[in-house]
Amino acid sequence: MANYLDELNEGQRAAVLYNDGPSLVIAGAGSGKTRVLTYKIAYLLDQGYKPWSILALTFTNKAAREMKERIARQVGENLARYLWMGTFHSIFSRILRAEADAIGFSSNFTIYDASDSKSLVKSIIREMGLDDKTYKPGVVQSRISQAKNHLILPDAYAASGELYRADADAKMPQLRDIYLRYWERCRQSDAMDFDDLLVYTYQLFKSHPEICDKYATHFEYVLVDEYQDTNYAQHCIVQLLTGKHRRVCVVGDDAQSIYSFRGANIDNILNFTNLYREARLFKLEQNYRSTQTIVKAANSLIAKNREQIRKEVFSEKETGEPITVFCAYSDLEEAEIVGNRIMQLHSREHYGYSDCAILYRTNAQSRVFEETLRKKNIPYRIYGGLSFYQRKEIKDIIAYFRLAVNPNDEEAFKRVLNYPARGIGDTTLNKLVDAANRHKVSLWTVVNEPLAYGVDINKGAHTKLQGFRALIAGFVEAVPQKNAFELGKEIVFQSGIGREITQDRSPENLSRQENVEELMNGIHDFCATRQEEGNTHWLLSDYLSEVSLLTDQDSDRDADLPKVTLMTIHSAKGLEFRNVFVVGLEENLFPGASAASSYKELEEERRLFYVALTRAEDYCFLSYAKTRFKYGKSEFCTPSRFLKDIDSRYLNMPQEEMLARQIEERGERFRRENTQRPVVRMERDYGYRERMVTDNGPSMFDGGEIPQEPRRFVKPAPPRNLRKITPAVSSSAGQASSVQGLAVGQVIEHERFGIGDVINVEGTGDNCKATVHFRNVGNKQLLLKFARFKVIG
DNA sequence: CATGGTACAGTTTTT
DNA sequence: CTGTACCATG
Repeated sequence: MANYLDELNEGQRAAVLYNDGPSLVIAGAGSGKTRVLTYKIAYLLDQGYKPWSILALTFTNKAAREMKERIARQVGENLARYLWMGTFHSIFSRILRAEADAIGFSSNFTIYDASDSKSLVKSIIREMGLDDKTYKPGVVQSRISQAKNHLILPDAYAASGELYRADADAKMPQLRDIYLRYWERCRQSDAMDFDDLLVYTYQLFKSHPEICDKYATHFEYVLVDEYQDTNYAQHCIVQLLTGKHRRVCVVGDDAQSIYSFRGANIDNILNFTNLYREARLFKLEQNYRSTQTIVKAANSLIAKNREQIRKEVFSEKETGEPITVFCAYSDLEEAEIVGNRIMQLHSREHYGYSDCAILYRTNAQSRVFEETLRKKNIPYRIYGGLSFYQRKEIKDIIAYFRLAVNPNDEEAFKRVLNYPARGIGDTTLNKLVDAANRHKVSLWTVVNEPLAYGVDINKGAHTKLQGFRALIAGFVEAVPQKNAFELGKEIVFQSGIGREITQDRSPENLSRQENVEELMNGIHDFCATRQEEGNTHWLLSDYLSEVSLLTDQDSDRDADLPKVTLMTIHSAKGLEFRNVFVVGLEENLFPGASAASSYKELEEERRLFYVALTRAEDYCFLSYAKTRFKYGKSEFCTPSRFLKDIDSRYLNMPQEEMLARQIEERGERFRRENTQRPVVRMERDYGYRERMVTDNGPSMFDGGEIPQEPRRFVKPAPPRNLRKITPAVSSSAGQASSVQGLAVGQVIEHERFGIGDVINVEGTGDNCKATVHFRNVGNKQLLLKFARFKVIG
């Protein structure tokens, strides 16, 4: 039966087989952690656990999706689809929506993203008449977030002398008042921020033992990935869920804990065995990813940290080349060297571009590399930066969606009250906010009966306000009646946003149109997919509850095209590349200026460097520059102290003597060639960074020809030509595929999912469902009645 | 109430 | 050098 167990080494197998009690798996970098998790779940299923009784928590949607796919390949989609697998936030929001009544929320509550909560904090600071130079919204927000991560609610916060003293020392004695107000405002708005999803889950379980019991009983086995990144709240919830049956397995690597600045608590993993005394500890120490040199170099680095679980990661791969360190005269030359080296790897050693990654500490560093790679005609892809969902036009539309689903959503309300301009300015808004605060109700409540709440406004403002009210009320009513796509389209046009961005043909507007179409395509896909799967949750509310927890990382378009990857080290965690360039190894950059002061932060930076090194399979290169442009002017830099933390046996350092001369020469050359800064100015990129448009499908803004010269090294547009914007849910099954007798083994081409193999068919007639494994997107269930595809083999 | 000017600050960020 | 935030003006 379980022949997959043969594919595991001894340690991995032991971790998979032990299921009688709590276990902690310390998984060194590249040691097959995901493999253990997936096989463990497969094994549990073999042992008779029902899929819905297994809960697996991850930190990213991507990780959850990938794991689910791997399990599906192992045990079949029919079992895998019932697993509870997802991020803490998505699983808990699901539970919270189901149990919303118990904590005084509606099941359609909004999820505030970081910028929503920041803006709410900001308005509260203003309303309280505090100075936002002293009370910096960002700082206040992070204090509140920290409190929540430690499950300290406003009452407890206010009662704590310790916290009060700390705040007073930071000249923010009123922080506790801000916290309380923030808390109440969220409740009035029927909204939760990311931290609240954890806090309220904890509160729900704590104050309703019977509900806690229900879930604790339901989840017979709980697994947690990346345990080193959990915060206190998450840790406590896991405890509540597993306290009784104690079948819990947490997997992580303390050496890769790099998110403590966001509340991740490394002690959770260090103390796990204290909390679960009978827990068994498994260590995975064989690295299957990197050469021996890279692994040893990384070990020698991390050994400089004091706080850690000792382990000896080893590799049995070839010795490999030493890690080469480049010293560049300037940041420009650094990019030049890296670019040349990538070209060499490509032409001389036949590595694909996608085998190379450039990793940096801060996003700001990406610019020079971008310019250089473009000049050299090397295709690249940048991750990070502002995400699709944070673009203004997208946020605006989503704000309308949010209001339609939850009109009490204050942040959404404020965002669109006067966008597009309808002559309702700050004066009116302030009066509304004032009244709402006085009566402790939402803005929406006030707008519905301005007079009853004593809003003192003139007739003109009143009329405009009622116009807005009616607009939103119409959307609210339509939510349960239309599918997300239809209503979404309606909202875009009726709100006036459609007109707003089709008004003129400025490049900004064209790019906005593209983005909006992208969004609408996404909603269309959402509806169509649900329809094909026979899932009737295709309302706007369903869409929103899914999309508010999505990030850009999740839309992995054209990941298949060969491009050099540029990203921060943080976002590289969990990934691997044949060749890795870690750049900008300079003091005050890596480690960053503020990290140098405390040893805890310095150790975290060192772990970050460890993560960077261990991403590499074959070659790892490090580089630093002697000068760097920062805030407009050139600054001198010294090499990072981390370079000395790596055992020099594994390094290929630039020769010091040579160095002086080379620097001289190169410096000369560079001064000559680049008397002025960037020769080629990047044309401003208004669009989504990775989206390279050549698609000329019909536009929802009938505007027609959108001039699109194919941009540099662009992908030749994915096979989207099939797509049309048509109502996703059609009343009849009319245009669905005519295929009746679809059989296992056939190959089909689906309109959106591409090519896939039919691996199962069940049901007959209208209820006939097929499971198809698509080569690009994994397994999908298709309701044949609706699915659009053709049989190709 | 919208627009354009100046002033100012500037890590990392799975959700 | 950026992007954003706030204030003065039409």
